[in-house]
Amino acid sequence: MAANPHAEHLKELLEDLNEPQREAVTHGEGPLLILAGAGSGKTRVLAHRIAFLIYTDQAQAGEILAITFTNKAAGEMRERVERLLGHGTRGMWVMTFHAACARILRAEAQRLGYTRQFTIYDQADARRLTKRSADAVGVDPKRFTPAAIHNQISAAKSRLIDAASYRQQVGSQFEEMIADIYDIYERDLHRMNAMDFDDLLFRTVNLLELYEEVRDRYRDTFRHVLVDEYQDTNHAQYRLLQLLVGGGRAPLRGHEAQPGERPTYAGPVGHRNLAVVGDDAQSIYSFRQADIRNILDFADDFPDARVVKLEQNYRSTQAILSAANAVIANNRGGIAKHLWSELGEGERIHLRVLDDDYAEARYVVGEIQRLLDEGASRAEIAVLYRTNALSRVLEETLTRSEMAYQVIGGTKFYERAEIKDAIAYLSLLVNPADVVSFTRVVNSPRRGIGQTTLAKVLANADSLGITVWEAAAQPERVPGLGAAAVKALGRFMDTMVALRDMAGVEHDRGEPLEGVAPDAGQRERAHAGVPVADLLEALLAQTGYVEALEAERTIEAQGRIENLEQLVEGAREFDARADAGQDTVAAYLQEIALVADADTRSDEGLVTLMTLHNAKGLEYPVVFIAGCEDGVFPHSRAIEEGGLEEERRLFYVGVTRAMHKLYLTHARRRAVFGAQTYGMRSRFLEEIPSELLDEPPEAAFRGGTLAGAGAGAGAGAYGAGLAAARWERPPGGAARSRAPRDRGQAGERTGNGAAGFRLGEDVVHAAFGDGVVTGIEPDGVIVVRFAGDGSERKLMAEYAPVSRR
DNA sequence: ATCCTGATTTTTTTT
DNA sequence: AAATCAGGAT
Repeated sequence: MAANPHAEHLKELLEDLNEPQREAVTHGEGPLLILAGAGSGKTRVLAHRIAFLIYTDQAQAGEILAITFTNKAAGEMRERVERLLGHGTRGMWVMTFHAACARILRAEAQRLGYTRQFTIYDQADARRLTKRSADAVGVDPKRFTPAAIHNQISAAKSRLIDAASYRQQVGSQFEEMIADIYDIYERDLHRMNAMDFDDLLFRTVNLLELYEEVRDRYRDTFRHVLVDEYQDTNHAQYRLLQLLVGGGRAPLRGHEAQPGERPTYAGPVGHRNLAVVGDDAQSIYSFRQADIRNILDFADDFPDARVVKLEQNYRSTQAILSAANAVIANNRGGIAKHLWSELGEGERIHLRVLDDDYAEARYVVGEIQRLLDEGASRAEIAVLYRTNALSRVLEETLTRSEMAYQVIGGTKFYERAEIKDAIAYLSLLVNPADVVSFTRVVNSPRRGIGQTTLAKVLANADSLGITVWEAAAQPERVPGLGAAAVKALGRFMDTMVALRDMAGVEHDRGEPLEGVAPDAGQRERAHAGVPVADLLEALLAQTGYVEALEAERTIEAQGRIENLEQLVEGAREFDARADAGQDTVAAYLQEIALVADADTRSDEGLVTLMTLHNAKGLEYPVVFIAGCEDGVFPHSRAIEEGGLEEERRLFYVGVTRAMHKLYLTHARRRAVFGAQTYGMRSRFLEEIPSELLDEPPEAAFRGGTLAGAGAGAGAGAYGAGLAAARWERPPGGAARSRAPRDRGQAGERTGNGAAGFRLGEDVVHAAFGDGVVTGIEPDGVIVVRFAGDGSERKLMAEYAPVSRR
């Protein structure tokens, strides 16, 4: 090592690591398990380890596969490594499991009977397809929702149980039904040349099991494999890693090999250079089939594995750590860790009870305001909650007090209808068998192709074994279609063909069905690839999509057009960084399919709101956890279904996000599904030793604390705000006396002139921001156009959180 | 085929 | 409270 030209760098690299960290970083070949407590610097260790491997010539950049849990984490990891190396990381694979699999499958898809343009279906698409399959089986959609059914199928797939194996082990009528649907679902997916998220993993495993030379190639390519958040890997991911590094074990714990099941590769032939990092106490994704045993049993899988424990925490004060330790101690099992910190005791944890969800939000916002006045910055503050639904009231309150915030996760840009439509068009151009996309766009905008026509086309395609595209391209051949339908379809397909030619996409001939085509498709498709942005623009124009929106002449439609412009803009950025000659459209589609947290900008100067799950891996000087009530957190379903330990781990994750200040709040009364519910404080609060808590006697707190806080305008809007609108309106009548729906009253209000709003008046809405009244309708409804997103909405003046500005 | 209205559902958490 | 869905009217 002394002769290493990077000796200086190396020294520097190892300098400020503690002993176990250094041991993990400098571990040479062979399996390595890093048990990293919260805040113990695991990401840092991973990044340093990668840099170490390169500096010591144990690996080239292109020989490293580093798996992270989210795209965001991947980006950060790459950045860190680049900073350590002082140069780029060309050729290094730093990405999620799903992205890595998609990349491998693009190159090898032909072997599995797919074309390389296969479509990736997101959750919503997959559910749609599930619904179709369930309908085909004749399932009562009332009793079994597509979501529930798809969950079953997804669970099976992530345990590498295919439709045939599933059928062999059915043990109930319900499972038999699922087996029927699973069959059809799989058949259709394959016919459509599409994969769902689970397939990306499952098919990659298939590929590596089926083709030794492929497996060897990737095994040679990736000399070192590193995995972050190992405690949240599922069985398919576990298996994939075994295949990539060699080594391994029985197919699935507690799952007996079925007759006909593929033999498991078990030879200790690979390099076994697998380094995993995780914390069993932070395993919070079992609902996604994550199997905590993967980390618990790592040392059994690799008896010679080196195990390193990171227990010094560099993030939080001792008070916060003690609370976290005390809570997690209520879980049984797990690997013992003793987190400790040198940062001192710190202040106690603030625990507050509020009357209702609005009071809770006002407390949180007021406290944030106070901290800001003391010199904190918005970017240092995060508000966490169990479910996305809890963000609404917080958002309303933040908006009302004019405080800049961002929400991570939640409703995403790519889930908006107009965006999904545009994407579906692209997808159909690339993949003519994509029925889900075809169904979505064929009559959007309206062109007189309704359900009946669609059903006939689909049935025709099905019976002839051709793609929807082919069936629709010859409408006169579809039996039972009227002249109007034939004409409409003809016009639609003319447009689509023209667009496809522009895209320069060749549709692979023949069905990508059944028979695995060993070395088919090595011919390179060398079309240059039109800029995706241009294609999108052309598509939106030629299909009449934008025109139809313009014709609506509503502000809402205008907003949609703006969203589409944003999409085109994003595509243009993609084009700018896309490799020349790449199959741009397919690459673009893949990127947006896998980058769900695309709008996860962590702009400076914003208070951050997100679910506890989304907070994993992050840290903030100030953390609020709202909604600490039984039923909310722990979630009622977790209580019912015995998921308490995982909820507790989630609480542990939340607590350990905090560096200096931690606030836990709960409300006595909260609106759930619009109805008021009363909950008890979370049981997890009771698990925190009281000497760590700062909990004022209840009487000390009153709702109006906020008066006078912050900028005058903000505070003013506040006072006049929701509390008043919601609880004080019926004079003398407390909220509890209000009937849920009182139409008579609503009628009377009309006389009030929609609660006093006038046309053209400037108003502010708690969630949507500034707007102007563009219409007054009977029954107290006002129409407001909002400046923020350009939308126009109808609001109940009485109930909506809207007031004059 | 499309539009409207009332009923029903939604809330875990995400690649 | 908001979104989706089904059924019925046009």
